Amino acid sequence: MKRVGREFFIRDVLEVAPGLLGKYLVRVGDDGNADRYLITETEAYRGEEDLACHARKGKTPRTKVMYEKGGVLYVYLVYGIHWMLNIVTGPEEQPQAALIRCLKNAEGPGILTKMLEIGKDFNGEDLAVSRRMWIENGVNPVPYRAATRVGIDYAGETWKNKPWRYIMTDH
DNA sequence: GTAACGATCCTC
DNA sequence: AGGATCGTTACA
Repeated sequence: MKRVGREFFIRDVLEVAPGLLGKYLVRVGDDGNADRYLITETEAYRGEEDLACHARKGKTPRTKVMYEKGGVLYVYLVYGIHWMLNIVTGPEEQPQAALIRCLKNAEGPGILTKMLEIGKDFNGEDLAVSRRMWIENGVNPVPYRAATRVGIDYAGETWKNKPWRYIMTDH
């Protein structure tokens, strides 16, 4: 029951994304109750050179939060319907983020943000200091397998085949 | 100004 | 297998 601090998120996304597995995402609702959810699946998006990453076209009003220091949330809308929850990683000016794809008892990245009532207003939220959301240590390290990322066919052979999707194997 | 495009999910 | 649905981006 201890909040994960800044130093955890400042590292490379390829260490942070798998490192999030087995940790807990804590959400404090408007009623003050804290709910804890086990993180079971993540994906890594790494820098402007990664053609699957939103920052591939440089800094824009939408992606500028990815350039902040690790620990900040990047929340955006896909397909005009679903909000995606990402945690920015790495040092400042290095656009990386870990997508939270699945929590235990949730069924997908769009569903979990609806369940946790996460929307645009969480964009830019800092997990190192926020009072309504943070990460807590759980059972680490945890067994997992790597797979290719989802929904990024446009990224080209090199990048769409990267095994940057991390899935907990025993839950 | 206008048009095209999704890091998804649900219903045929 | 395909449609929903709208903010962001690119281009004129």
